[in-house]
Amino acid sequence: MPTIRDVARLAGVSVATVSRYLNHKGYVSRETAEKVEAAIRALKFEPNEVARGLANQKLNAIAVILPDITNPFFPELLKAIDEQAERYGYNVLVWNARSHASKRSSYARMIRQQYLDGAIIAAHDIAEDEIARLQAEAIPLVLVDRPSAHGVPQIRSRNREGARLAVRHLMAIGAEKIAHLSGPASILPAAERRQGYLDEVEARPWFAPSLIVGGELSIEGGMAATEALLARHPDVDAIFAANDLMAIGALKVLHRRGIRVPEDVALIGFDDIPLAAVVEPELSTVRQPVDVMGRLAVDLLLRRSNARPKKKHPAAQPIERPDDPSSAAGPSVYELEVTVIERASTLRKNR
Amino acid sequence: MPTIRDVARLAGVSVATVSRYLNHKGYVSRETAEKVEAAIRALKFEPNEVARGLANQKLNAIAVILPDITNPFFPELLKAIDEQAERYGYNVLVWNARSHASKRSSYARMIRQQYLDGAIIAAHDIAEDEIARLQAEAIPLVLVDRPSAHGVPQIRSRNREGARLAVRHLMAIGAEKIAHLSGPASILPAAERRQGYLDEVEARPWFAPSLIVGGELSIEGGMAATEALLARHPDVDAIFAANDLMAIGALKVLHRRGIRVPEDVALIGFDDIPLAAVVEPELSTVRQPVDVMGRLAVDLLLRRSNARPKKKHPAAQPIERPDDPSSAAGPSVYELEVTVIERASTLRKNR
DNA sequence: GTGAAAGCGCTAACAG
DNA sequence: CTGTTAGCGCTTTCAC
Repeated sequence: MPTIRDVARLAGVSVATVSRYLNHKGYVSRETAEKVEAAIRALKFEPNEVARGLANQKLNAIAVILPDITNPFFPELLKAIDEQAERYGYNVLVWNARSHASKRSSYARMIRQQYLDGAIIAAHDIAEDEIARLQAEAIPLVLVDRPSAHGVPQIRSRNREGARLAVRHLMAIGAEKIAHLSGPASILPAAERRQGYLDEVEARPWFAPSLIVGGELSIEGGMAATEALLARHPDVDAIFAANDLMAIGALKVLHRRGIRVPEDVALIGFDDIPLAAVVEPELSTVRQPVDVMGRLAVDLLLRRSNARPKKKHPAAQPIERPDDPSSAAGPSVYELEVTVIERASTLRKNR
Repeated sequence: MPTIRDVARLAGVSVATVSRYLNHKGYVSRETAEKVEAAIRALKFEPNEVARGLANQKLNAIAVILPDITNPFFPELLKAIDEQAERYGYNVLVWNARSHASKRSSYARMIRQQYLDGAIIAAHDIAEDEIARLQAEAIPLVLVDRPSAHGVPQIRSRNREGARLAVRHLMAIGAEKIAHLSGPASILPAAERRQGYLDEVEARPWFAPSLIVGGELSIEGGMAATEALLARHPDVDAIFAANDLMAIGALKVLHRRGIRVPEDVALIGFDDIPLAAVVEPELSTVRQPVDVMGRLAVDLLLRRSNARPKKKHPAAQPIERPDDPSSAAGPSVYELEVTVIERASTLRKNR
């Protein structure tokens, strides 16, 4: 493996010159640039990222901390993050919140030890104090879909508004008794969606608190919640689930019971994971712009850590601006728009 | 950030001694060990991984190259790999085959530049010559579910045998005309599954080559293939799909056409992705032991690169032995057993 | 047992 | 514009 030293020797210049050439820093005459170029090609020189990392105290890599990679929402997010990081020439380390954390050592420690540029945290199961510590150590951070007390930049969807849209959509197609399968109150997006549901239905004559049934944000959670719901309210004619996985669980239970969707019960979820378009009937849902969320997360993170997109890839699309680029420092919470996706599970059944 | 130097100074010893202590190499007297320990604690010293990487010419990290993280099979695999890597104290870099490759630079180059310990390749869309190059440069490699000419260690399932099991299962429940939705011939597992299907049905009186319909290994591919199949053979009573995604596509089309599963057409897939248990009816399938595949991949890779599980985690489960631990060097192909999972889509319909 | 010193490969003042 | 040189933080001979 040739080093910068070999290149310098062959080109008849100093290592400093080669380094300058490599990093487009400082001046290098046309003439010497060519000699260096030739030497690099001749030796098939490849700059060593680890050595650069040591010298620069940064490795051009970020960590992404996810709660559960097998939940279909996260691979989508990860993909978007990865593609954007790639544009900046950054590497992405994927950490599973549950297996890593506490176990090996704290995230802060791992990030420092490896000279990472920061972390994108999408895990709701990371304790607030762990975040506080990262924040305290001035480690660049961006939170996706999870809140934090300290002004850490956050990216999220308009969950409350989305929930309202979903409920209104159900009403628009004629639903007259709408239930909600809600996620754990400790998970902010779930709480917001629940609130959005309440905003729309609380004043209705048919509303009863027991129309809200809690459960895990998973298929199993949705199944259990639906069972409970049907026991209490066999006459619901529409369900708004806190996320698509729960909605799919509901679908399964309804199906088993011989309850037709959407004829007997209309159903809508939240997220628009790929699965939503796969189940039968296809699931209506509230779409989160996961690709935008991923891109934005990377942009915010790397902007904070002073990175710039590499000039090396002129083909790369221009980096999309965040929703609100007005203030230079940037707001600390980015709320992204959501949209209702109408599919078969809410095909209008009246009229 | 305190360095090893600070620790040495505080402990009144040399950096060499601290280093020895840290790595359990060479002798350190009980006495000095304690002084060093105290200093480390006092300073909250954390060894810098990048500096170690430079000095050791290795960073204790591996790359995992996947074709498409949004295909549900891969997050499962990634999870298993990640958990095992964690046990060794290794980091995992996730690379998307399509976005990275050729674009930035070759994998070989990226791996060398970053002092990675090797790569697990699960991407069928990486050209053979790219693998040859990695191999030529002596970069430790393990292939999952994809073949290679040069004796690179490979992990795969008994695809052919699994296909035979699937077909036999269909026959056992009374199927009398079984079709196959096959994946691209260029993807080895797909070709093997197709061959397994042929093994079982070729000699049957009802068999016709047109019962095999090719397509992409995706939901859309399965849908298209099923349409084509039904046009040619409206009377099939069972379908074996090359993977679960295709089977789910088939399910959708059958559903739309009002063809009941399993009453009119029985259906079985391959892989056992989580989705299989979610669709309605639940999908029978041939299960690949994805968790074993992931663990084994890491074991093989790190064994090759001379790593040992960290002693730091006595709690970690013992590393599972590969199927065939007989030869020290290890065979180059590990074929894992598969099993038929019977679910509703092949509930016996005769009798 | 322990320390001095020479790297690992690259960056960044600071002279010239 | 270019070269010298001192690091970045840790590992590893090789003496003592």
